Amino acid sequence: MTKSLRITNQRLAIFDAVFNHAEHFTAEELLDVSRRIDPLVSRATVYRTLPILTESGLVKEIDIGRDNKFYLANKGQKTERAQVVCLDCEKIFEIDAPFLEWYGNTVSEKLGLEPESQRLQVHARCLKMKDLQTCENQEERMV
Amino acid sequence: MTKSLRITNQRLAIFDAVFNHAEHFTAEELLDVSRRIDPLVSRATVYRTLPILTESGLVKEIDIGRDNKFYLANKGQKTERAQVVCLDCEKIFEIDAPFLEWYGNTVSEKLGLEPESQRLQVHARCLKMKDLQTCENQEERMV
DNA sequence: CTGCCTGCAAACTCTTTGCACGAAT
DNA sequence: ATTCGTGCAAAGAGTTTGCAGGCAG
Repeated sequence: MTKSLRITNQRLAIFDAVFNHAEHFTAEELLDVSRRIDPLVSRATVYRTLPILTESGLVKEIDIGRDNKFYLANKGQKTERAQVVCLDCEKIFEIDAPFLEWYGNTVSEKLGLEPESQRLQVHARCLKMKDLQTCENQEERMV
Repeated sequence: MTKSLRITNQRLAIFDAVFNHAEHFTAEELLDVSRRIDPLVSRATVYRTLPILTESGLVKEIDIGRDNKFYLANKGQKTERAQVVCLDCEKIFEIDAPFLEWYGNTVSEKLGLEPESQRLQVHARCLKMKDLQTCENQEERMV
């Protein structure tokens, strides 16, 4: 018996918000953007919808060690990706990391474990930010 | 002008708890262990001491995407390390990752960023756990 | 004696959940 | 009709903080 997922205006608004968004976003930011599409979207619905989206693979959950989680629409990018997090402008860059899965397999198997996912993150400083107190990435954050 | 750090019984208890512990631990677990050494240690003091320890490099903060952060005493291991997190027994393994810093440098510089730290994590399944409903790592967690 | 450190409890942030209502199939 | 979805507000977990008192230097 298949569990049916209903198509509601709220969910459509959330889907739209997710896939028309180029950057990483938090649950709260997603709520804001969804509400611009349909003001009836509630915080609870966003939080209840995000697990559906991540479990179905439509959205990737990204934890960079902040308090809140970030999410990113999965638009068919390569699966082996790393994040570079700028400590100054807070921007998250996604980059290809070709050897990531191979590495995980190699190391985990030594321990007798079956690898399931790999995560690679680099925290870095923005030189421009340091010199000029600003950088071009800073304003790209979702409002 | 140097800010002086005072040596108190609470801090000594927390230091002892940290460095006599082989595994990763959470703030709450550290509180428990510290209280066995000195029952007067309070939760607030643990939470206020942890940043001091991490900023001075005595303790490494490890975020594996759980709700709570983990910590690990820095006993002079190599700095290039990765974590393998078992999704079944919850154990965290620390492994050497020789190329980690090189990787971070290469990639971040392409973006015009100055790398500061690298983090590599592999989430994996324990085959033993799957078959036997238990595994030898399970009981090693700090009580 | 002075300033740092402490415990307590309240506050805070992000997220989850119980409930009764409402809508989709 | 039945099941699933929703909003609201309260609850929850983990962590931080204001305050008054206490102790180290």
